[in-house]
Parts: sequence; C-alpha cells; structure tokens
Amino acid sequence: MERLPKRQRHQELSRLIEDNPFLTDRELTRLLKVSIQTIRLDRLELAIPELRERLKVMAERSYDPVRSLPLHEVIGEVVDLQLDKSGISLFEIREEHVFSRSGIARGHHVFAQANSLAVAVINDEIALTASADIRFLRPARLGEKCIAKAYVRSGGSQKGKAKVEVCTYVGDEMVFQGYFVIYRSRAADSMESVGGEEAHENRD
Amino acid sequence: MERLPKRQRHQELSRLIEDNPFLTDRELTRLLKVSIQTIRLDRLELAIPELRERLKVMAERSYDPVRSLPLHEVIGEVVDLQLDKSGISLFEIREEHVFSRSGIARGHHVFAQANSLAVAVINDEIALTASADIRFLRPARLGEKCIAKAYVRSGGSQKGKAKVEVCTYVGDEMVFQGYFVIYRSRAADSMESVGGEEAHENRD
DNA sequence: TTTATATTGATACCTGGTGCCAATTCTAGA
DNA sequence: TCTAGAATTGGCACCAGGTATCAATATAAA
Repeated sequence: MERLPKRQRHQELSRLIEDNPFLTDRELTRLLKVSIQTIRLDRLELAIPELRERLKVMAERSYDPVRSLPLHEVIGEVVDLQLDKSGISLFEIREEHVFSRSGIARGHHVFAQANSLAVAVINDEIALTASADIRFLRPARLGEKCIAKAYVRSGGSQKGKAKVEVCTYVGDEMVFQGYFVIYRSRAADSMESVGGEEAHENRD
Repeated sequence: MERLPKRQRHQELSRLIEDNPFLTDRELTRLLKVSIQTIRLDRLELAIPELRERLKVMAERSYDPVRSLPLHEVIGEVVDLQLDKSGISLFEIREEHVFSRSGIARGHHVFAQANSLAVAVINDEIALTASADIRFLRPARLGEKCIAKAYVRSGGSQKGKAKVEVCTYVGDEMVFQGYFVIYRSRAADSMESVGGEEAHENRD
C-alpha cells in the first residue's frame, strides 16, 4: 500500500476503523505507512476516539438493553411519515439479510421493512398487523437499497381496521408489493389530546 | 456496608460485576471496603478479567454482525423436516420481538418464522418466496412458544412454483396462517445426485 | 527562496491494570 | 496463651494504549 495524501488517508483511516474498530494506532501505522503521531493527529482531526473509548462505547451500546433493540424493532429507516396518510422507509440489503449462495434477500427481511412501515404509518397506540397479501415481484439483492412507500387506503382514522398498501422499490423497479390490514385500537381523531409521539407504540 | 468474610465478599463481587461490568477495581474498593490488592486477588481467584478485557469482550459480542442479528437466517428452530412434504419449527417470543408497551410480537417476526420454514421445506438449491397470503389470527405474546407447521400443498417436486401452507400455534390456539407460493429453481427429483445438505441454500 | 503545511520524534504523564515480594493482621487450633 | 497459616495490605516495577505538548524535519506551494 502506497503513502497517500492526507485527504485520502483520512478517508482510508475512517473506513478502516469503521469496519474494524478494534485496530490500535500501532496497527494502523502498519496499514497506512505513516508514523504513530500522524495517526493520532488524524484521529484528532477526524474526532475518532481512542481504541479503549471505542470499545467502551460499543460495550455500553450493547449493554443498554434499550439501545440494543432497535435493530429488531422497526426494520428500515423511516425518512418520511405522514400519520394516517403515507410513509417512506429505506433499507439496505446487507450480507446478513441474504442467502449466501445467491446473494438474494430472504423474503422476511423485505416483508419486515414493509410491515414495520405499515404499522408505523398508523397513528395509534396499538397497531397490529391483522393480515397481508404480498408479492415478491423480483428478488432484492445484496447491496441494493430498498425504498418502501406506504399509503393508507382506507380506515385512515376510524377505529378498527386500516388498509395500507406498501410498494418497495429498488431504483424504479418494484420488488415487493403488499396489502396490509392493520388493526388499530382506537380512532386517530381521539389521539389529538394525547400527542402523537407519546401515543405511538411503533416509535419505541 | 460492613466488611464481609471472604466467601461472601466473593459472592458480592461477582454480583456487583455481573450487574455493572463497567466497575473499576478502585470503585470496587469503595463498595466492598477492602484494599485494591484484595479486589485483585479476588478477581484472580474468581477468574474475573480486568475492566478493559470485560469491555472488549462485550464489544466483540455486540460487534460480530453475523451472530448479533436474529432476523438473520432461519428464524426459529427447525425440529422436523420432511423435504417437499412438511416441516415443524419452534420460535419463542422474546423481549426483542415485541412491542414494549403491549408485549405483543411484531408481525414480521411471526411471519419470518413461517417464511423461513416454508422455504426450508422446499428441497431445492434456490427457493424464494414469490407471494404469500397471511393472517394474524391472534397476537402472539412475550414468552409464548410458537409452533409453526408447514405442509407442501402442491408443486412438491416439479420445477416452478410450490404451494406451502404454514399454520403457527401457541398451545392449541392458531395464531397465524399463511399460504406461501415458493419459487424453486429446479425439480426436487433432480436433487438426488447432489445431496440434501449441500444443495440446501436455506441451511446456511 | 521563503513560507506554510505535513510529518515525525521525543518526552512527560495518564488509567487501569499485572506480577511479585514483603509486611502486617486476623484467626483458629494445639 | 502461643503460634502457624491464611487473609489482607503496601509498595514497587512494568505494561498497553493512549493524551498533551514542544521541537525538528520534510514537502509542497507561492
């Protein structure tokens, strides 16, 4: 590996630590072919904490039961949410989501993103999936970014059942389509006194 | 807090570190009213590693992406599998699977168990969910053990599409029912030359 | 060439330890 | 009561993996 200019070395350093936070400065000197002082200046500029601090933060995150859960809860990152109307979430297909031989995502991950979004979009204290009719239109593959769009089709504010359609795209190709029936514990209108955040189970 | 005899101090020390692995020896001296040397001898006898080692282990455990994600591969434990005929899997609803307020399992976990099983039961190199029609008949709750039973209804050995019905029970109550259409890359018969384990994507 | 920036070297100091040895204190048995 | 053995404490050297700071070079740009 060549000696890189500062800018690229910084990028490389960030990347290296990102995908192996267990690297000591000394190991980094070998990887980047610069002195240990340079590594430390770089970390300083990039605000990358020392090894022990990184380990501590990771340990804390995994120890705190509240923070260790979100991975299992809402699948995908909700980027837009108009309660009882529509929502959008992003989900990148990673190594752990695919069949290793084919690189094709296991269906339940794609479903999980859509289901999470369908539940999130319903503005209610308790919202549960009652049923769903789903189609996997084409396989989603390793590295692809899935964009799920949900629209509330009916029952947007009454108690009982709401119908939500979710379409998931990779680029402009639709990979998944699902019609969800979501059970809600009460009508959306009655929520005005409660305050959306608090009343939203799917935010925890 | 009193000075305890050695035996009880050891117990106390183990307990303290167990529920707060972030304690330094120095902090432990204050809690147990003994010198730091005693703390260290105790840790030695009890084979409790030093703080930094504890943090490192925690960080490693949480970091390993493969083992940390439950929504990763086959969800549930397959206890019976008759390829192209039927299968049974078990899945216990744990803290990380439920809405924290209600203790009700998020739908995609129940779906994931059923989907995993439906794919597993199809004896083919590549088996993908094409579509599904699912019903959540009653909520599955924290602590409940879900028993999913899958039956191949048609297409059990031809190339193309296989239909699999999966019913999930808690005790004798049915909580979930799904009809899955699974795409398979080739007919089951042609697999005899390959050997089940190797040819089975859904085992990885 | 001069200047600014980047890199390296060197040293003192920090935390949270290990390892080892000696001194002291406690405690139970003869 | 005396004493041996266990338990506790103190002290020191040393370690990894740093921080903080200052000075010396090296390199590139004006």
